[in-house]
Amino acid sequence: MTWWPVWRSPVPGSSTSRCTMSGWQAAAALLGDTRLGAPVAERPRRFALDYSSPNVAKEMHVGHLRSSIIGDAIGGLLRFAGHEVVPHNHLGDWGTPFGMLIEHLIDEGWAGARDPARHTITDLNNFYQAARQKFDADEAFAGRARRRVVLLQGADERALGLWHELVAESTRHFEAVYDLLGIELTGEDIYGESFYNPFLGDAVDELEAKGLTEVSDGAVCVFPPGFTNREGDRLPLIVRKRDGGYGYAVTDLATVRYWTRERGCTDLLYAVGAPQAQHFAMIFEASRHAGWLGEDDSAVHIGFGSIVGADGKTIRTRAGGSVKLAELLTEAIDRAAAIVAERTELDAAERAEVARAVGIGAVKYADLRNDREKDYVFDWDRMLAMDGNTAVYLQYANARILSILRKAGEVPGEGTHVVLREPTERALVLQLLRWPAAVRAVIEGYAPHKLCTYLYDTATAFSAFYENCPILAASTPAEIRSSRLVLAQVTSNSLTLGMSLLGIRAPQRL
RNA sequence: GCCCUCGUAGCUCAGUGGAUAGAGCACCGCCCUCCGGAGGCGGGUGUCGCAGGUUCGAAUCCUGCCGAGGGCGCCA
Repeated sequence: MTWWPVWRSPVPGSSTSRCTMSGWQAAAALLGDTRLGAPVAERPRRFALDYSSPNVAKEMHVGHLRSSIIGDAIGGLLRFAGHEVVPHNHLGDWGTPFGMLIEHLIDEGWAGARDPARHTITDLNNFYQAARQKFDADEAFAGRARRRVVLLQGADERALGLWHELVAESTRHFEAVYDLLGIELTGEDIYGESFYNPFLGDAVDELEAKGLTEVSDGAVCVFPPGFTNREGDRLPLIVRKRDGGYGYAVTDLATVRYWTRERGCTDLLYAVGAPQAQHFAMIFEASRHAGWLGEDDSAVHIGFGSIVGADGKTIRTRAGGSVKLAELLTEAIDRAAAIVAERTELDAAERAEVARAVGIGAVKYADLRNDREKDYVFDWDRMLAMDGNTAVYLQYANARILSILRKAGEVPGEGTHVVLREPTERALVLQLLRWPAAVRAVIEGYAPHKLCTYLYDTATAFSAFYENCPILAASTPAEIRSSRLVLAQVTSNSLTLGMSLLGIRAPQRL
């Protein structure tokens, strides 16, 4: 591995002479390395990764898009780095909303009406909104709903039966959306709020035994130090409400306890929107005090901003409702299909598959290319543009490279001598050698957008090379030709691997 | 009221202490008989929200202010 020190060099450009000397070896070695020089973690850790987390009895909407995309990408990156990742989908399948839904169901006289056709997710979506309005407007109903939650949490048979129907129907819907979106979550990854129900009592007991709780206004609370409200009073995590029900805070505390203690995870990640930053800071602080997060454990809230429209406000349908995820993804694929049809060498059958890769890739890349902490502007034309920093650009660039390799009629071999004569050849190789550093930075900051920047820079570097260095031209000597084919192959490998780590497919042809 | 995040070119965004602050899009001119145009070159882009401070050096760190969004006890 004589080229090791080259790509380990921390200052790009400072090792030009060394690079010139060993550059051909470096490039040739990349050809046979499926990791493109990136090391495997010396001390692998076990990550519990909370992402997506839709709500039962509601259709998935744009609000779940970022968590699903970002969480999936980070999971892929961590696995690539050699870590173990246990994804868990924290379904909103428990708590006050279900008291409300079940109570409304009973009010409407639907309880016990076992007609599966009736309980489609669309119906439940509307049903949820009706129940919500009643809950907000009718004090008596709200009270009954809260009591119904307690019954549900106490395993009341009638309540549980209705609840199971809601969960089963919802899960089918989630899996259909995940399949469309192409993310790795399955039914096995579901650890909804209800899953932690059996642990809540123990968690509260443990907090009390450690003297971390106080009773305030009838509620059992934990007051992690350093958090205050508008009056300067300490902020509570309510673990048991005045009515005896458990607060949502204790569920999050129980997840920390479960994943570190029962599953031996060393790192807890939560891909959840930025507004919950303070909540998680409090949960983590309290968990440290409770001893559920040890010295060597980490817990990180991977926060992200909102998806906004051109007006800077959260995107909504014309009617003012939230945009359904299934409809948004279908539109992405339709738009991609129209773009692919303009310039393609594929038949109709192949196009459908490519349209999916392009459409879904566009949505994912648009989300991942910006610093996740910030809001980003959702714009169909921009995310599906053939020029600029988009998924289609990378996919097309890759398809073109593969086209050249097919046309070449020869497969670059590992022992091929790589000649770096032209400045653009050297620049491309330097860029390819930066892969390990790029991956490291992406993982350290849980910052997928840095990988997007890297991939775009790689495509740009190839473009400059391609412009100045003919590969298949008759005037290109055989030795130079095979050398340049190596660079083309490694570039394609890099783009393909990078996109796959982001959850984006790289079709062979467009 | 307190706290958090954000404010960089006309637009979308990189850049979080080191050189004249960078891309893409959009605009203008020129060039390329090009492996599937993912084109190339030039033009100009900037009070890095404002004002102080720390530093040899600040878009980056600190303080205050302005603006946008969000959070602040029984919703998750």
